[in-house]
Amino acid sequence: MRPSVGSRLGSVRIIRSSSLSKTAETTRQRLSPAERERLIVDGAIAFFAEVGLSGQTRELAQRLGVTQPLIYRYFPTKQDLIERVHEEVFVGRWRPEWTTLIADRERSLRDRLIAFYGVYARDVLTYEWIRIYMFAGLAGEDINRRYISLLEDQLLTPIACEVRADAGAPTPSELPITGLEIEAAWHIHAAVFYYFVRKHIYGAKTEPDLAAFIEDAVDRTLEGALDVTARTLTSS
Amino acid sequence: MRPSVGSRLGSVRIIRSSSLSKTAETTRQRLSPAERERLIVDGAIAFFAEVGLSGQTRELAQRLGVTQPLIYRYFPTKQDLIERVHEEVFVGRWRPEWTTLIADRERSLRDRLIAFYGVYARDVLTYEWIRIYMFAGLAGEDINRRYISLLEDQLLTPIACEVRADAGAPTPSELPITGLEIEAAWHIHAAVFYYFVRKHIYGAKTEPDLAAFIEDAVDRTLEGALDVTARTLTSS
DNA sequence: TCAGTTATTTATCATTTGATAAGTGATATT
DNA sequence: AATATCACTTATCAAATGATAAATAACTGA
Repeated sequence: MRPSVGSRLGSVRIIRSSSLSKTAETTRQRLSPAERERLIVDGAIAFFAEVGLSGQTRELAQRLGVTQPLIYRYFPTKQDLIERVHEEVFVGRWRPEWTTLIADRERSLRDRLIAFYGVYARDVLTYEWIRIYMFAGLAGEDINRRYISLLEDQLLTPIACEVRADAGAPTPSELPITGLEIEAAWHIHAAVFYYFVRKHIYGAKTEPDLAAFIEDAVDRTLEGALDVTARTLTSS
Repeated sequence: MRPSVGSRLGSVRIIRSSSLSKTAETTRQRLSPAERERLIVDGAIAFFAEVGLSGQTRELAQRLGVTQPLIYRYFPTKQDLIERVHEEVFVGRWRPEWTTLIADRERSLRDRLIAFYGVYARDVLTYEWIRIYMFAGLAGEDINRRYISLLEDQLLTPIACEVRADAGAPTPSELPITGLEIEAAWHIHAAVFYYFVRKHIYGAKTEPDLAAFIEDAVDRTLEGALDVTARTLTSS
């Protein structure tokens, strides 16, 4: 429709008016494949997080300051690029030592949960992660179900065990962890997760003091969970 | 690509093989505009909830068993149809009497919250609502922020007031409700909301006993919130 | 039963969009 | 300085997709 803004005169590219300071880029940028791939992947993460997986390759290319076919030199199809984005965003963000942290009875459970959710919020629940995660869920990808399995195994079940121990309830080997106890562990998780949904997906104002929010959320859940667990599972 | 499944012979439409029992519909269905519009809107709600707002009008038409241009007789543009879907799904689901229910001190706060979330889960947090709500949020629509304002005014602030009263803390007129107290009210909301996100967006297994889940969630939040409120705000 | 109205369909247009092929020029090597 | 390599661009295709115009057939009223 409108003529391409970044028009060309010979090999002189007039940079889009959106890049404020720079006036004109005189030559085409020729980078090493590794560098260019890095730029494309990073740009794709930011782009797809913002507009969703149905975002167009032309618009992505424009944001990257390259032409659209160049993307296809690095990724044969758009789907390949999306899969790479998923890999980059989801694989390896979970740290196995977090499971160890939860089980560390040297510290109070309250301390452990506050420490964990502080780090988890900072390292996992970023703008890119939470949006791409939600887009993937709505698209029916199995990433989310797999991630939930990981959480239940590595985080929620361990938390439920610690709550049991703190409440003086039977050990999991005596009485298996119930679905409702997993839901109790989800309760603290949901609070933190939903805080970032409101912030990064709805663009709503949230409590600015994240640390205070996490502390309160842990306190509320923990006291509540201990009470409920003690009431329903303790014989005394 | 593949030839249209619902092929035509004169005016005889062979019904898609997906409709199991009926074998063939011999004539074109001519409905009153009101009826047809109803069918289109309902179909669009189900369709866009499933595939998102970028779903194609041709596929919607196919699911409706009509041709794609017919949709344009009822809605001038796809955007108009989407806006109608938003209206139908979001407008009027909130019941003003819910605010009254929360403030009804004839009943225990626990009872009120359990009753409210039972109804809210049934009437609001449906498959269609929660998915279209999330799609809208990701698309940057302001529906979500407006809905959050509604919730904070009509639900969360009233809940925070009731928690104050139960905890024996100062009244809101003596000491305004703080951001962290609103977050405490979000805490129970987040638990129920996230339960349905897991169910309807991730397609994950959730605790089958919804009533028990809500009861436990209310108990945990309430006991926790009362403790935290009492500790931070009560002078005694 | 015939004619008029209009709900619905067929045919088609104009963009958009993922993808490809051919050409261009920046850099490295000799 | 000439040459080869290959990162990058221009030009373009084919299918998908929102939208429109004209034709068709189901219902209504006389």
